[in-house]
Amino acid sequence: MVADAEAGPVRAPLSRDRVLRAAVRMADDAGLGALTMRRLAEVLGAEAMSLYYHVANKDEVLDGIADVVAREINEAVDALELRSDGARWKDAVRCRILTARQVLLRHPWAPSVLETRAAMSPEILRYHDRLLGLMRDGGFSYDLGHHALHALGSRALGFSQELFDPGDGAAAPEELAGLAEQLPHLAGMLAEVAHDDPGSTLGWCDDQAEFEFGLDLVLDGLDRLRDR
Amino acid sequence: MVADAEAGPVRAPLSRDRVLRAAVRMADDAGLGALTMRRLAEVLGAEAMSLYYHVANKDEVLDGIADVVAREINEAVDALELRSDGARWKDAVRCRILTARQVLLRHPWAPSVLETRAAMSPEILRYHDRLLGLMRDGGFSYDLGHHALHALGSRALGFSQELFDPGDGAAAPEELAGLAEQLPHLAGMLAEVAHDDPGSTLGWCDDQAEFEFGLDLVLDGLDRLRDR
DNA sequence: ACCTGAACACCGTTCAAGT
DNA sequence: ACCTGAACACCGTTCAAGT
Repeated sequence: MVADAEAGPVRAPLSRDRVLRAAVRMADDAGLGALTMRRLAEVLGAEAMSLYYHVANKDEVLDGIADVVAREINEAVDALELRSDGARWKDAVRCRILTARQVLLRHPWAPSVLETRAAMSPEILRYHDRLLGLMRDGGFSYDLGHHALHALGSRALGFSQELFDPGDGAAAPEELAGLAEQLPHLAGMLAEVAHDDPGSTLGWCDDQAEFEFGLDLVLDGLDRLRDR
Repeated sequence: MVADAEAGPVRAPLSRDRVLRAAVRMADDAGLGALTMRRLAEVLGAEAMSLYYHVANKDEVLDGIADVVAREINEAVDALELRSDGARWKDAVRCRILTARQVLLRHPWAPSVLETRAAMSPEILRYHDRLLGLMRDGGFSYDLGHHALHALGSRALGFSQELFDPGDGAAAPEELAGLAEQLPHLAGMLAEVAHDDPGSTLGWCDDQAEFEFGLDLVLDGLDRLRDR
C-alpha cells in the first residue's frame, strides 16, 4: 500500500479509552454541562455518531468518567502504605480519605456524577473494600464497619454536601440588618465572625477545615464505639 | 356580559403558585426527569409558552419547587414546640431533623434539587436559623454552631448521600465467590450478614436505621464538644 | 394582562449506508 | 471493523402576535 499522499492530519482512531479521557478533560475544563455527545465527538475530530460504536450511550460515558476518577483515587491511596493496626486505624483512614479528597478537588464535577451513578463501579467498590480493611485492622466488627461506611457516606470519598453555605454570594454587612429580624441566629453568627475577622464576611468558610472537622467528628465517634 | 354559551371546560387561569404546585405533583408522580416545561404546561391545560409569563425559566421552577418543599418542612417542624435548654438540645435537634426527613421521604426528588440550588431559599435559611437556635439554647457558641451546621451538612435537612449501597441491585450469593477474591472485606461483611439473617442479602441496609446511626454519631460528638 | 404559534438552537439516539 | 449522514423525537427559550 502506498503512503497517503494527502497532507491532511490523519486522526488517531477512536477507542473507548480515548473517548473517556477526552470526556474527563472536557468536564475538567468546561464543567459537566458542557459535556455533550456532539461536542465530545467534535473535540475528538470525529462525527457525533461515531462515538456510539465505542460506547453504548451517554450514560455509559458518565459511568466511564466516574470510573476514571475512581481509578485515579485508588492509585493515589494505594501508594500510601498505611499502618492501620489497633489505634492507628484512625490516622490511616483519615489520611486515606484526605488523599482521595485531593484527587476530587482536581475534578470538581466528580462528586455530582458519583452521586448519580446508582450502580457502583468496580473501582469504587475496591476503594471501599480497602477502607473497610483498615477499619478491620483497627478492630472493627463487620457490623460496625458497615455502619461506619454508611455514616461516612460521601465523606469516605472525600467530599461532603455543601448545602448550607452562608457567606457565599453577596451576603454583605448591609444585608445583616434585614437578616437580623427574620434570621436572628444566623445573623448573630455572621456578626460574630465579622467581629473576629472584620472584612471577611464573604467566603469566610474554609471548606477544607470544615471537611476535616466533620470527618474527625465521625471518626472520633467511631473510635469510641470500637473501644466498647 | 353574557354567560359563556360553550360547554368547553374553562381552564382556571395560570399563576406562579399553580405552576409550582403542578410541578411538585409531577415530580412526585413521575420523577424529576419527567418534569419538562412542555409537559408541565400540558398538565395545566395550557400551551408550553404560557408558563413563561408566570415564571422566568425552568431554573426558577426548580428554585420554586425546592421552596415549596422547604416550606412544608418548616410547617412540620414549627409544630413540634421543642424544649432545647441545656442537655435537651440533642433530643430537640434530633427530633426536628427526623421530622424534616419524614417530609423529604414524601418527595424523593427533593434532595437532588436542594443540592443543586446554589442560592439558598429564604425557607431553607429559616430552617437552619431555627436549628442553630436550638443549639444556642443548648449552650453552643456561634463558632461551634457554625461547625455543627457544616458537619451535619445535608443531614440537617434529613437526608444523606447514599453513595455506598452494598446489597442493592443483584448482589446475589453466587456473586460472592468472585467478590471474595477482589473484595475480601466487603465479601466478608456480606457473608456475615447473610449468616445472621439468611436470605436477605438484597436490600439488607435499613436506610432509616443507618441515617439515625450517622446522625447520632455526629450529635454525640457535638455534645461532647459543647461540654468543654 | 394574559396567552399563543411559529421558529431557533440545541439535545440524545436510531438506522441504513458507506469504506 | 470502523465511521458517517440524514432523520427522529425530544428539549428550553425568543419573539412577534393575538385577545
